[in-house]
Amino acid sequence: MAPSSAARKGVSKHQDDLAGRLLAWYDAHHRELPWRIGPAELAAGAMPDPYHVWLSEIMLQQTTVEAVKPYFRKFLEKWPTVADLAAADADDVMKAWAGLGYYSRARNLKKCADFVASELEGAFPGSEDGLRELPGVGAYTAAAIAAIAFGRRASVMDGNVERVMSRLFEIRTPLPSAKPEIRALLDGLVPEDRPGDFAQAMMDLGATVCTPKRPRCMLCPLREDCRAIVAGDPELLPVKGKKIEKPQRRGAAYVAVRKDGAILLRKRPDEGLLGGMSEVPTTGWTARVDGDTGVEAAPFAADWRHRGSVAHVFTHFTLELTVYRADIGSLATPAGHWWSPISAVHDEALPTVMKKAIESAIPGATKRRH
DNA sequence: TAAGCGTGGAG
DNA sequence: TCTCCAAGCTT
Repeated sequence: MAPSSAARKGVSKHQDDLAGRLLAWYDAHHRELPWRIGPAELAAGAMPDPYHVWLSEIMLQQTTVEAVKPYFRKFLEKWPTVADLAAADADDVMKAWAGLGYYSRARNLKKCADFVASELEGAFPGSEDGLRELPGVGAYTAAAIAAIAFGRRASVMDGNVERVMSRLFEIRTPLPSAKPEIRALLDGLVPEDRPGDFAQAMMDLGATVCTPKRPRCMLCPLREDCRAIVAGDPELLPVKGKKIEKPQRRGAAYVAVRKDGAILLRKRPDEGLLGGMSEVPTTGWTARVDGDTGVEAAPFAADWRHRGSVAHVFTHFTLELTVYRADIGSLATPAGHWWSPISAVHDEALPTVMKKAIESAIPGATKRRH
């Protein structure tokens, strides 16, 4: 048997009980997820594939479990190993990621796969420090992979954990200032045994019981220890910083349609908003600058017709895109552009805002064709 | 440290 | 409709 974590210096019996109660709850109430090895299988000696853990953790950054599931399955089907992903074409990876958002994750995913395959013989580092060096892997993700995939004792602190901890210890310091305080307390809770299950238990608890709104405190295995319950206002924790009002930006999108139904596309620069993704020609709307919204700003002369507008919300601004369509008889393909056959549009690396614009001009165009 | 970076679901 | 926010990272 592994020594009790209570034997660790400075760890009280009470804290050890707390981890034990959480793990017991996890054994009975954990979520079953495509990338997860459940506690029973883990106890029986099964080990997660680090590639699966890494892929899921990158996808789950600021993204809901339900949104990730189909993408995770698709990626594993297309690229079963990190070597397969390294061998893949970068544009194909962007296409497969399209719709999931935060596209720098996809670019870093490919960089990371290339590095692991070429420099590390396909084996992910097992230590937090080693993992932290990988592109797209920050403090949270390094700790999560170390704990979940390699059984290392690591303090895994994400939004769920911040919420659970701030309530458990009634921390009223606003986030993100409270992070060092939360981390210090978390360090004292992580057990020597089952650190991966402990991390996932904290996150499951935050996702299903200790929720942002209307927490189900009656179901919580830690309710006896929770200082926020005593204080009477768990729902008001954690305290968060001020929110900034989103500016409204405007621009125009131009959907050129060839006689055979093909659509004119181009690729966005690798850096910045929607970096590396494809788009229909647009005015130069960015995070800071409004674009033109009229037909006079079209990329080339054609019979442009106004087809409506689409609204889209980004992280830090909202966009209203005026959509024009022109049916093209004859046109020299502009440099850096290509005609995407109507049957292929579904599989292009089109972010959601671009699919909306295309749908506005050509209803059904971005749906799968047979 | 703060800003930039997507999308969709819940309440 | 609107606000919040979900397994954060990079610069």
